[in-house]
Amino acid sequence: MKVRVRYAPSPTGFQHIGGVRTALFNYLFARANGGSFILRIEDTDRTRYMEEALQDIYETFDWLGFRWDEGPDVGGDYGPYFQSQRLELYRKYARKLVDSGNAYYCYCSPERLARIRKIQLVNKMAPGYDRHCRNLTDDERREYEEKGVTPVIRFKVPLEGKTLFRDKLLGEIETPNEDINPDPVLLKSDGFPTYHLANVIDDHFMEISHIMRAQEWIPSGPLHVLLYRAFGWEPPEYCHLPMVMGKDGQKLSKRHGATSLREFRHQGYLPEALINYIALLGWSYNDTREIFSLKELESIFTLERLNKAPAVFDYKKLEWFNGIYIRKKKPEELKELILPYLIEDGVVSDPPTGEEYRIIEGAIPLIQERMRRLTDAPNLVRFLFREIEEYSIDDVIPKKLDREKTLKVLKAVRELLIDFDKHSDEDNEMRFRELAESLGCKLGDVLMPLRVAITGTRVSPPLFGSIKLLGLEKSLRRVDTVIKQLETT
RNA sequence: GUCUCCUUCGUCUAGUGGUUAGGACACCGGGUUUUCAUCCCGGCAGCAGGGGUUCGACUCCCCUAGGAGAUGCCA
Repeated sequence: MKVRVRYAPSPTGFQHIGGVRTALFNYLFARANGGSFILRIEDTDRTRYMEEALQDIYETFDWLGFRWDEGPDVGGDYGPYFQSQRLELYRKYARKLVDSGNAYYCYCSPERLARIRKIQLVNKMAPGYDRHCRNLTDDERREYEEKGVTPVIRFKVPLEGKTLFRDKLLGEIETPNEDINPDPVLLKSDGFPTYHLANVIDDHFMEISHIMRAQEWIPSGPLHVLLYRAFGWEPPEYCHLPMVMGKDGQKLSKRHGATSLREFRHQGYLPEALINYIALLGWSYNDTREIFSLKELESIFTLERLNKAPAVFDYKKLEWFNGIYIRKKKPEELKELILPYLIEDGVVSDPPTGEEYRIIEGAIPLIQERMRRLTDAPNLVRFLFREIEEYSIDDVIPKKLDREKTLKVLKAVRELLIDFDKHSDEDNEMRFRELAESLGCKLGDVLMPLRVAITGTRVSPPLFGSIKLLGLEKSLRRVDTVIKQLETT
């Protein structure tokens, strides 16, 4: 059997971790088995539809770097891939179900539905449709029609018996039919199908071989199997993926932090890191290896290594992965990646001047291993482009020194600095080391006041490299500023 | 309420009857280092509980507890 899997998002919001993880597993499964990965847009809820959300689907996966073999934008032999363009199909098959006695017209108003629901809740009964219209007589039906009530079509869930479906991960799941959602709506009064109908029909006609979706869909599994049977079709294979949770064990949501891919992207995360981390949420390769490229995952992914239990999303670990991938970048690539952040922060002009480009390029090797996110860049290099607004004298003075001594150190340091450009880093280190010795203090205590003078903080990129990038003239001026401040305050 | 699924360090996980229960993140300590970071070394910490089955259970079965999801003219 040819493997054909799909990702079927509903364009009602931005692509989030959970959805992308589902998409990734489907994609990897297709690639690992020489199958096809299909994108289908489930835009049947026109009240929640967002044009932006549709664009977001394209942008997100383009950014992540995985493409579908069939979909609304690339075409394919099983289209159209927008459910809103397949309405006739759903209507036709909904009617077929009515004709075959597997579905019926329901004229109940939303108000009545809300009313019975309320009563059920008050009486601690299971909420659900009371099947009021299931056995309407022809006369009753005609009466509703004459009143102009537009009906919905509901599925006739068998009152007895049980339905069994097999899940690749979870095994057999058997459900008594009386526990299945009583007669769910298949076709809404606006003529659009509900998820259940459209999903089953499309998966059938698109010849989907495996349905991989989140475990929140398990309860509708039996219903879908019933639907396939009512149509006389063979259900595909099912595999319900473990869900992604927040720190508190609840379904991951905004209150846990970023959830949409566009947020992560804006916060300076790399697609490689996101993919790598997400792949390991509910799936593993072995007991040691955990760094994988998308390409590698494409060949090693297997359903057998899926985990059943839900996984908690760990922002810290994602950040760790991100640091790894930032360090793997070529300097040239990293430059392009951090540029937007430097511009956004106003650290450099838009577009950057040639001089700014030169400094950025020089700074990359200094900051690359210090970054965990692209957003770290502006803070790390700001001192190279902007004057230090304010010095903290506490920062200038090393713990073991006092103001007097620091002043003395800094003045001596300034003398050495004048010839800084004439020496190699090794020479300079030697010179400062000798100075430290002659002043009776440690190298660190000699360089710290200088570091703060140059960069404005005690934590900075390597000092010598920073001085070179900043230029000797500016460096000396900053040292002078600090010396003056030490003398006057 | 009802139904379903799940349960190994704080978190992600390896483990498929016999292991000192392994790795990673986080955290803590140490080393390298001009700060920080990187890198290296070390440490902390776990089989939810109770019954079985078995010579022997993290591994198999049952129960309990806990967690989650579903219960829509949303997907």
